Amino acid sequence: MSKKNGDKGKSSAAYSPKQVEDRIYERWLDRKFFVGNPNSDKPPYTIVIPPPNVTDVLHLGHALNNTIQDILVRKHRMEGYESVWIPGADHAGIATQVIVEKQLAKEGTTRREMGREKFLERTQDWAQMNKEKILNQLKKIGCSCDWDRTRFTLDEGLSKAVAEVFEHLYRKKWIYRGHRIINWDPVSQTSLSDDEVEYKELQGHLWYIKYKVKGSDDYLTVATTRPETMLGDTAVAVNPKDSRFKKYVGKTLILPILEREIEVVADGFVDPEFGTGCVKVTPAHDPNDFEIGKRHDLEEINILNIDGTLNENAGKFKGMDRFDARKQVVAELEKKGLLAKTEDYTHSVGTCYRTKAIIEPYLSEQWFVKMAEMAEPAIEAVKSGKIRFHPDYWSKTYLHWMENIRDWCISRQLWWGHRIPAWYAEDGTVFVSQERPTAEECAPYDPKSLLPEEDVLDTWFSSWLWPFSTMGWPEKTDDLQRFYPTKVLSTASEIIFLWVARMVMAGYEFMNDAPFSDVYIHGTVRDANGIKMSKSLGNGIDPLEIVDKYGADALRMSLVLTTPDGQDPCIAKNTFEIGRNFVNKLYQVARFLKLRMGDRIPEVTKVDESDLVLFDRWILSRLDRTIESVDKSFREFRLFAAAKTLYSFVWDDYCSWYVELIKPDQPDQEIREGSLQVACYVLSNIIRLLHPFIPFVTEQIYFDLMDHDWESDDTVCFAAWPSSDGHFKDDDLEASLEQIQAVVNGVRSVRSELNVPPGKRSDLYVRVKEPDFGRLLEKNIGYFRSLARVENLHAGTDVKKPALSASAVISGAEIFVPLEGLIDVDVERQRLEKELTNLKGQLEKKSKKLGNADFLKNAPADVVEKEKAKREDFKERIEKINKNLEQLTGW
RNA sequence: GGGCAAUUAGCUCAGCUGGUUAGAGCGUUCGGUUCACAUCCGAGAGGUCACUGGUUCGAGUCCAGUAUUGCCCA
Repeated sequence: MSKKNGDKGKSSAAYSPKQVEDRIYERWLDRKFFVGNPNSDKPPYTIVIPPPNVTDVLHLGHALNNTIQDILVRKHRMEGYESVWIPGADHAGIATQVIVEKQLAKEGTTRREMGREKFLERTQDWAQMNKEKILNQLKKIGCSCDWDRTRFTLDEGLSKAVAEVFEHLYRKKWIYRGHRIINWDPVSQTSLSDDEVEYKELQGHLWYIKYKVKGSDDYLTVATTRPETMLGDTAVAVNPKDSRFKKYVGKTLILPILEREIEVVADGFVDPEFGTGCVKVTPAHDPNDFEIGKRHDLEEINILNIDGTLNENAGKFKGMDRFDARKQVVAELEKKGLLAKTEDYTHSVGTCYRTKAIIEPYLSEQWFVKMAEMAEPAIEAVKSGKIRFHPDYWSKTYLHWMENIRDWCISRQLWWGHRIPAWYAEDGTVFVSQERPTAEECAPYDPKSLLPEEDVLDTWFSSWLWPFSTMGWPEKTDDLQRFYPTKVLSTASEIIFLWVARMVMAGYEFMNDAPFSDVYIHGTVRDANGIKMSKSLGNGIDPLEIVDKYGADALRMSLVLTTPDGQDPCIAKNTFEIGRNFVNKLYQVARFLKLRMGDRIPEVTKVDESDLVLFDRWILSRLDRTIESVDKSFREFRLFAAAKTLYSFVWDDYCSWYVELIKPDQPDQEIREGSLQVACYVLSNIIRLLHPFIPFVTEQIYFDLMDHDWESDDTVCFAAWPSSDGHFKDDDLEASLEQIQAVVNGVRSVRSELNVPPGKRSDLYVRVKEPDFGRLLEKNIGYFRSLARVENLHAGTDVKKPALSASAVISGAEIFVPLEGLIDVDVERQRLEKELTNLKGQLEKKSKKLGNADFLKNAPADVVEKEKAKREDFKERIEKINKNLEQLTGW
């Protein structure tokens, strides 16, 4: 066998992902392996990507999310499905607009100065650039997306879908316009839906303000966390049953500072126990107050401008920022002696999930979607099990939200997004239409006089259509016919409401079917200290840096191996070594086989059973079991478990035992032909089982070390997923092997603890209980001789303990290693005594258990038998160790 | 305040329908130039399975309560 020169150094032996990954990915693209064919005979398997937000480059969370999808898609592709994974990005209305506006501010201009059209052009360019960047990142981590089907939420087709849906729901009267309290973000200057508001616990104060009763010296005291809103108060409310305040109901109060007259009203909403029992009512700036205001026909006074400064209704505070105004109002109240007291107070404050600005409840005219009816089939889908969450407990969160659903505010005061297809006549009459209405449609108004709606739609109003709008809906396309519904949606829990829940509703409303059958919810990526990774904290890790340093396979395998199902992975700096080491291990064992073959590793698809030894059958049995276990894990969406199973099968069973066992005792000897074919067969299975997890190295081994032609259309991407008929599964055989392993481990342990030089071989005496086991050892000594560093083996029921030998007792056998001159009596005694104590403890437990009459009476017979056998085993072993200890004293 | 989850070795976690000598990876200690791999090999140390009760012949595993932590909703 000839070896190429120049790669003998240690470092060159290591697998180097950098040199191969790009090349492999390009070949995949060239051959269009990932492009779905709607006319294929294969059953479809579709996933749509949760479109990443264009403002963000990918972080580790995305890497995890997309690795999961890729694993599922690749596995099914190998199983013979027409796998289609539709990639894309969403336009992220608020976030994108805010970023571009910041850029403009730096340049000394604004979007209004620029004008709508130019601003959109500019934003489009920026978004386009980022989108490319993101999609390239997905390629870098090996995602097998169907790039021909890449979509963007603002694409023409998807925009058409949005308009169509808007019209449809408007006609159904499920979209309406309303004058409501909404969440206002003064930074991005738009409304938000309830689900886009994040609540944060903040340290604040509770200010107690005295309101004078007109024509009396009495005061009513109210408590508030937002004192500046008192400028918009139009009443004070008390509970009608509260005897303390009954006499004030209907009376007039003098609003401090502004000296406006307001009324005391009785309303059941007020909790007499909370605060002072009196509540200030600001209908224009608090959702509860708004309701109270409606009930009592109160005036609604808006005191805020859209940028969060106070308007003319705030008197002398006009023009001041809301937080400055707060300080000034408090100071003035104090000066006037109308501030009863101030308390420290922790309360939760709404913030925008994109800009992080503090949200103001704000009264305005917005578009809403009525949700109750649409929720019904979505609830049923999960209750009936048509849609399953993994882990299942998320279905409770989903159902709770769905069953308490509120109407969805969908209009946004932005420019970047889908413009609402509505037109207004001068008197406010609304026409919903994608194009400017014709004279006929808007009679008696003049079409030219109609003004288009300025606002755009919530980004999620396009995302919720993603599972079918990406396939061309509302057109009746082949893709839609073939690939809808999708199979799995993979995401983190944060967007169950924002996205998952709404997609289900849209699926039923517009496609009459659930958009997917399984929702895989994975954890949120945290750092080594368990802190959520985020840009602002600077504790994030850039996946591309990891790819650069360790390779994409290492990134993927490490992520899966550190992400327990449904739990948050904690990622430390060295986390990615796990994957890198594993990938290298796999490559090395393949390289070993290649070296031994002298040529490329043949693709062995069937094992010739005429030439198998014990260990061959054993690894085949382990392989069967592994395939079964991996399949089960996939069925249960337990990728972590599947990855762990494969990890230990490859490293422990295959590399550490099987390959070591079949290695000949002497380097110049050949490996048995039969074992070699099994080794190749198992490797071929391993390559396929691991391909979804680590696609690059498996493909690299396939072409570089195995017998496949890179120039052909061959690929592991379409290699058959291994299946197991259980043919090789053999419990007895595995048990026998475990016994042999116990002997090897026993010898290793003895040698190590007695500091026998590793290079020194010694004889091995094994006194067995069953003659069969002795024969098994004798027969197979050739295989495990070097693992246990054995010179000559003596095994049998009547083997005598040689003088000056160390001993170990295992179940069913005693092991003696003669060590003249090497054995330290004290060390040996300590070893044996330690083991003795251990066994005595075990024995005591068993004896106690078997001494219990109830146990003997109630436990199943086989359990009792098993326990008895164990007790006997412990007894025997203790006896033997005792004997060995006695013999020691003679030395 | 309501809901959901978690609590097993120094760290991150397995442990499926109750019967194991409670496992793995990382870290740690000791020993290794064994012909694929030091991104490696071998051996060791390390756990009253958060607490309290209950069910049971038997509980890390099932039930109830308590505590702590995290997430979601109000």
